[in-house]
Amino acid sequence: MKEGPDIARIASLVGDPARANMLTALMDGGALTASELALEAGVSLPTASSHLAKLMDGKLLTVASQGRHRYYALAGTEVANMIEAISGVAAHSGPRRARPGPRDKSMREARVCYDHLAGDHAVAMFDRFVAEKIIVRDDEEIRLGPAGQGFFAAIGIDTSGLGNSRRPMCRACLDWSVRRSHLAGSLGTAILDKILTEKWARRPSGSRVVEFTPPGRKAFETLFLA
Amino acid sequence: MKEGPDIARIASLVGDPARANMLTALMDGGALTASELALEAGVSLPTASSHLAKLMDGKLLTVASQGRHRYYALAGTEVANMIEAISGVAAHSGPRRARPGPRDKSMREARVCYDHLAGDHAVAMFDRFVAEKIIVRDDEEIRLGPAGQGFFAAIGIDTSGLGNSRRPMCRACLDWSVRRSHLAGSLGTAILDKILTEKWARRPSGSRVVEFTPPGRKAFETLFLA
DNA sequence: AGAATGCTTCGACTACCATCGAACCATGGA
DNA sequence: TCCATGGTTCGATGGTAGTCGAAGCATTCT
Repeated sequence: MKEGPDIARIASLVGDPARANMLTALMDGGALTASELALEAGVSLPTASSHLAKLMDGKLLTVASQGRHRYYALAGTEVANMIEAISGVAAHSGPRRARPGPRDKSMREARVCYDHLAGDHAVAMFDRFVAEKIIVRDDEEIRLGPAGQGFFAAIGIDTSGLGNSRRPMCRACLDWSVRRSHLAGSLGTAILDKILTEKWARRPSGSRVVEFTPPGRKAFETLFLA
Repeated sequence: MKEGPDIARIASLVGDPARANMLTALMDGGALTASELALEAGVSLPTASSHLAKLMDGKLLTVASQGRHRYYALAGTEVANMIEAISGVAAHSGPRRARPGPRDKSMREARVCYDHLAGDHAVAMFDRFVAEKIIVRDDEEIRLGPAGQGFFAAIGIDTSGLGNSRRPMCRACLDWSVRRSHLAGSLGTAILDKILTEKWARRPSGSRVVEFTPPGRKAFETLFLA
């Protein structure tokens, strides 16, 4: 009667509604903070924290501390595969409700990641910065490249003023919709500020979405993606 | 926040130790009575009955009344597949039982996964099929490869007769002991049937273990692993 | 340094559910 | 018809786990 791995332990972790909501929210391979997951699960922050600790204990999640945020993500494809298998059974058991929601799409395109831009646009911008040696990756660290200071000065961002704090100017941040890096740090913040003060985009309140205006998108593309 | 199928409901069904024991006891594809399952799960008959009702309600089990006995069995391959997936995660997370007892060892070598072969032998066979292009992986789907039809015809398995149902002929199933795929689907079932009808192996009753006879192992190896 | 934000820990409360004994149905055999 | 056996239902009990408010760390921004 006791044979094989302890499947009840794992299944009961997934078996709580709050935890199940958290896990499904992470099924896109992205990483979310504890607060975001609390909101997603519809529970208070303490409750969410308790659940997250349990999921960590069961090795279903990994966590990455970035500043005062803690980004939780699925521990691996095997976990995702399991959730998928459970969903398959659940779809047969109960009525599934479908809701495509336009919100997801615009989230992937451009959104705020705490204090900088994330999503497709941000990743594309980062790639171009690296290609043009505006910034350079050096091992795990990234720095302003030879072409950097001039480039940002030309668009009104004074990079010399960004380096004096203890906060790093450039930092790589993992994007959850695309699974690649984008630019964080004080320079990332400065760029987002630029986008918003120039009114190239606006932020619908209560959401992370960044909505570009048509001319704003054009300006952004010629400036950062040309 | 509530979207998609109700995965928590299904997972919580598996999340109870008694129910989990029942389900694993049925993983060999057989059918057991309520009393047998009560014994297997280590609970009283009333308790077992209550659990069985819940599993039925969740459509994880089917029941067949024969006389005054009621035979319970897994509802289908999808349920078996889910249990395997959970086992895979649990094997990495769990307290890794101290030493892999003798029973575990033969389980890892060859066992039944609902209706097809699993374990080291099955994974090795799958690898060889892929190497020889007997089957091909295409994205996430797998299909019969160019060398497939001829190969199976030569050993007395008519693949043309396997594709007409709604059930896929080839499906990858993740092995929990090894971390790799093995072959499921109606072709997987046909191969297991072949092994058993040829008496290359026998199945000790009340267990998922598949015990190869010495000549049977040799036949299996020359045929499938050569 | 001080304030603010993100997150975790602690303690108390509550609700749910697994559990079993006893009684209750159903089938099969004398 | 009367028992015997396999299962289910009922009622009461107990343990466990989810829940949140308040307080405690940690980090960052001013």
